[in-house]
Amino acid sequence: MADKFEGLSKEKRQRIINAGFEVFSQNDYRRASTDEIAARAGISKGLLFYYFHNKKSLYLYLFEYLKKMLIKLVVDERFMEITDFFEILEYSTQKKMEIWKKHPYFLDFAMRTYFSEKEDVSPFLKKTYKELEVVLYRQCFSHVDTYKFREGIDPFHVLKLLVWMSDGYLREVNMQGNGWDMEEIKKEYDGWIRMLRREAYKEEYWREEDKWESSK
Amino acid sequence: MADKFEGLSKEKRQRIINAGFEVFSQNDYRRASTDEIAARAGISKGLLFYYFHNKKSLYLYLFEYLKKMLIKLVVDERFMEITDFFEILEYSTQKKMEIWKKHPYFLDFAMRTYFSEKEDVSPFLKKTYKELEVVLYRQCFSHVDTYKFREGIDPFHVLKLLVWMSDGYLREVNMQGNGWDMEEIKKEYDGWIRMLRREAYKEEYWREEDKWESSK
DNA sequence: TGAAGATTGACCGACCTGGTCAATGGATGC
DNA sequence: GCATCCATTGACCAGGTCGGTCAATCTTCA
Repeated sequence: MADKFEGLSKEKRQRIINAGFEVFSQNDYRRASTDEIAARAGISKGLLFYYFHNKKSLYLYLFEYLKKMLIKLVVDERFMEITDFFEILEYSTQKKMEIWKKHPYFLDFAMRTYFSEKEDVSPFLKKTYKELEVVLYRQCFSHVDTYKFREGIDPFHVLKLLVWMSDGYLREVNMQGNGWDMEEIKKEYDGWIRMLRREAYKEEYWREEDKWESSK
Repeated sequence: MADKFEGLSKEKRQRIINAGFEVFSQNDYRRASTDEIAARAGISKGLLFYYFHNKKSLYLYLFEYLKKMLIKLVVDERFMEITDFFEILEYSTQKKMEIWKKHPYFLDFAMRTYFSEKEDVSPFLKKTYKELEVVLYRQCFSHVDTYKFREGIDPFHVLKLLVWMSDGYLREVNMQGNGWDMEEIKKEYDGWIRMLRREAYKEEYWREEDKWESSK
């Protein structure tokens, strides 16, 4: 399909892809203009259509790209080895952050695809997401050490809080730009995670530093 | 200005206002179309321009409306009386939620106005926000009981976590539609807040039920 | 020098935009 | 029945933007 496009230099390909993600992440499909994409990529509109025959195929290309990247970057072999609940979360938050740094518009784009309706392109997206969800959630948390949790603590609830927190955390990091006190925010976040771990786990599964810190 | 508009029935006025917030919250100013607003309000475009002479004044009307509502709904007399940090947060989260329920597009609209750039309407917004921020933050947290916090705990950090959490929480609630297990999510959220309170406050300022729960 | 591919941007017709306005409807008072 | 007044409509306008095209140029390299 986009064979011409694949032959490009990595840098140029990346520029175009980023421009696409940027514009499609900020407007819905209908209102995201190819003019703008071409401009932000620093190429002429003609060239954009030389690579992708039309808007729709450009969009679907980006969507496929996103899908591949997410699976490749998040669910790697290391990921599947981790059995500790908090380590999985920590690992995936870190991964998520790397992705965000490298592709700032990925997550917004993904959100928009997820909630798109009545667009030329929506039905295809809906179907794909159903499949993806299963892979990313069910399978990943199937081999978690649930015995470490205290009685009465539901890992699913803990997960939800962590998702809330990491969303907010990531947004904060993202706002600061390439931030001056990024390190501090990270430390802060880690502190809260340690607290949560102490709260949710039986004492024998706390980390060494947590025990020390808590008994001061 | 919009004197004709003020004479309308409450129901109709509300319909138009909601339509405006909806469309302006989903697209940036330039791309939000008056056609769509009129359609969603169930009136003709001509009538919309009969009430508001042009797009800009409609937009600014909505912005003023938002401002008044926020101040009226969030910063009431009760709010100013609270001195306990967690109570203030609880109160404002609850208020925020009420607003969200009543005006589902308020917050998105507000976010968009806050980040709008290079629009016909942006400079005015920027200025207004500077003023508003002072009122909503500085003044509100100036009379907080800081003595309740443990040594080494920075209330500002706690605040940040709470904002992260409540953002995620609110989004979750919002997603569920008029939700079936809204109550459960609320309970969950409250549980986490209690935990955080135990973590941040000196023991003598915990609530009764927290002490009991924690010493089980 | 020339052939092939990469790249441009002016250009097209279709559609959408904010905004207008003559025409209609319905209420009210006479 | 008629006249007045205002709310309301939607066809219409001129200007702009859209996805998409294409003849003309620029690059590359043999």
